[in-house]
Amino acid sequence: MARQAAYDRTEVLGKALELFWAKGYHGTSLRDLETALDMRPGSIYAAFVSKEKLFDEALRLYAVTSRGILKDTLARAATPLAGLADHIRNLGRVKPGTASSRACMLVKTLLETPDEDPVLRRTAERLIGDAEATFAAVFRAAQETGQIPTDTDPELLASRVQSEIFGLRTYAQRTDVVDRVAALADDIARDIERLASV
Amino acid sequence: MARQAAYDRTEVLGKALELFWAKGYHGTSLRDLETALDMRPGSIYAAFVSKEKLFDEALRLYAVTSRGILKDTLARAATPLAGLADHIRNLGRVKPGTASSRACMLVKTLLETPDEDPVLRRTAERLIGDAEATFAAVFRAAQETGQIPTDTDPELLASRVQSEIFGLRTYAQRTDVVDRVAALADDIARDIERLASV
DNA sequence: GATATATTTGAGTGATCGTTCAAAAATAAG
DNA sequence: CTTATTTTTGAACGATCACTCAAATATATC
Repeated sequence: MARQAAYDRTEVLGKALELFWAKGYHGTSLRDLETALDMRPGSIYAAFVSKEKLFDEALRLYAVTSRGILKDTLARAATPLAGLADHIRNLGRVKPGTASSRACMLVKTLLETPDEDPVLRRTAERLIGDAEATFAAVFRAAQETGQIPTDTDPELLASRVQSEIFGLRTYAQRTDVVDRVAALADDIARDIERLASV
Repeated sequence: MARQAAYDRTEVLGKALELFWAKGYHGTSLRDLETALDMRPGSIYAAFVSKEKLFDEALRLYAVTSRGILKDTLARAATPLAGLADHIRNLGRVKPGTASSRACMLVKTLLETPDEDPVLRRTAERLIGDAEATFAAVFRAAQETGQIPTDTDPELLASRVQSEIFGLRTYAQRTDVVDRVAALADDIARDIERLASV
């Protein structure tokens, strides 16, 4: 006994994400969103409450998707370390003009958001922390399989990888650096592989 | 035969830089600037033409200052590689709530700016390129003094260091990671020192 | 087909955006 | 002191901002 929404929520969120990712939170206006989502202001607000909440939800979608990509690569790899190295080499395969040439959306949000922001900054920091925890788990797995020494610190290794990825993907947002990014990714991947105790 | 301006241009630019760095280009309004600079709109526009040009000039001031800090550290160090390592350890000495806990302003601008932006993005990319050229020069100097092998690629090493710094400083913008940042910086610095051929 | 419920529309809200400009104020030179 | 030149002021501009809401529209259920 009611009308059903004309849109698929995840699909709409994907479009919002694309726009926010490209133009940033402040750089994206509601008029931009109306066009990209093909929705009128009333519908957008009925569905997502506010621009901020819409961004927040899009950011979470981004994190879920990114985590999925990492997990897939890890699952396909022979060892945890090899999976991580593969993941980084994949990040180095940049196609100009596509999402692959854009810095991490979490980083963009971290940098665009004031320290005190009670919503977007908190979400971004939490999701970044989640990602780092995943990396730490990978290194712990590598310890358990004897791939790396047990006297290494999985948390420190995780923050190092996190930082390397921050740098790599930020570097990738520069124009005309495609080859450089691939070489950089390979460099980083090799360093990770070298962690393996022979 | 005229009135003289009541402000010191560089001082004013420093205040604008501080604000833009903290809040971003889009996140900073002219009313914010009027307060921070203690100038009325007419004076601001007479002096800097537009918000965009003011940001552009503040960004250049940032780059000059940053380069100065790097050069100073390099000049004080025993070798090029040691200077670079010192510089990175300095970047790791983060004081929460101060500029040291903020990501690189050039990176922030790179990420906030659309690919096609004809002014701010271009300036940011050019200044980033300049920084990388400085790093390359350091590695070339290290080669000439025999500190690192001549079969290494100074440009590739420079982009790696650039990327590491991007990552480190972005990481430092997270809250409650002070110790982690210092450990991370030390890690990176040690890797650079390890490049030295015995 | 009538009813109840949910969604969509789009004109309109007040606030704030970056920017302008004529008038007022200040000062160096004669 | 007068004059010429420059800077500063701050009210006001049109445009755009995020957002609201009453009316129109659509549909599941009976």
